Amino acid sequence: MNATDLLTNENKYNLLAGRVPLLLNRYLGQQFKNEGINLTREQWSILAILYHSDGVSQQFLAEATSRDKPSVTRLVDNLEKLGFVERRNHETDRRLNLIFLTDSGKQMQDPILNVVSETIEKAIKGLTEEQILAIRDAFQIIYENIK
Amino acid sequence: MNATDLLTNENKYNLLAGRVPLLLNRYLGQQFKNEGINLTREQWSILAILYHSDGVSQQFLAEATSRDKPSVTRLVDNLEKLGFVERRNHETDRRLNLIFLTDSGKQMQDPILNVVSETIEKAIKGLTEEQILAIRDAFQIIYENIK
DNA sequence: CAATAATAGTTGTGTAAACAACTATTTATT
DNA sequence: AATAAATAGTTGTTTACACAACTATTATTG
Repeated sequence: MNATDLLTNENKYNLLAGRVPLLLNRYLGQQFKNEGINLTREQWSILAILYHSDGVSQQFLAEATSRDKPSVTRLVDNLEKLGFVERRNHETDRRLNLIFLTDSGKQMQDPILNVVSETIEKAIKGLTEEQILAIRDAFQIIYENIK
Repeated sequence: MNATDLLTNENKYNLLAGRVPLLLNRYLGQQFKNEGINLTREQWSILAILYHSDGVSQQFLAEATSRDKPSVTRLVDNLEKLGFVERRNHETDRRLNLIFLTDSGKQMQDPILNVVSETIEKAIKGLTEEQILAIRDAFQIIYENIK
């Protein structure tokens, strides 16, 4: 028996899509709550795009987060209810909603980033940078295989 | 700038909990559907336990899949509706439901395993076994950090 | 330029997640 | 033995996912 046999395909699947992502999301949600930040991990994934590129379309957000359009519609709905973003019409193409951060949304950036940083530091404590980069490279290959 | 700076904490978070698990789940769901298997990835995660250890409690299933008890209640509800499992009372401890595969559920094992194997092989094509084991070790560390 | 195709977004439906609050049952404590 | 604590499971609520079907608008093409 060599290394190739150590993991069944079932184990590999569970490894890649299993409980670590599940636990990380749960953990981040708890950390947000502890800091009084009323936000889900998925809502944050949208805000994270806007902090880099404010005013993009929902289509852009969907592609950037690998979600489908209905998912983005509803995430933006909820972020709008929370007062963190607003929809504006594109000036010439009336099909597009452009999503902009509100002042309130912009004010969240630093507190959110602090929670995310602390959360990820606790989660990956003990990992080497090489391990993290190896995961990045591996996930990039998987992404290309199945996107 | 060294390797340590290549990934922000935000990037690390997105790496570990981001779109690869999302895409893998979507991809597996599509593959199941293509093969006429009416099953979600989450339902499969329960069946996978039962294929190793038939007749365990819901509590056991919850711990084995890192889900909370209500999630397992509803997954078992749906698997029961599909006719793949059944709840039976524990003989002496009336608090426990023991979950057993039905004949129909047992017959699904090989077809399911084939789809999972094909899916994961397509997804990880190009990865070395060392990369997969590196991910396993890294995820084990993360799991211990946040469980 | 009219018909068709493509694009952007929304709504409907079913499944699943977390958390809180709850019932029923068993175990531990005093 | 009676009370308290722990354990197993369910139900209610909110959020999010995928997929299908839909409207509105813009771009293509014949």
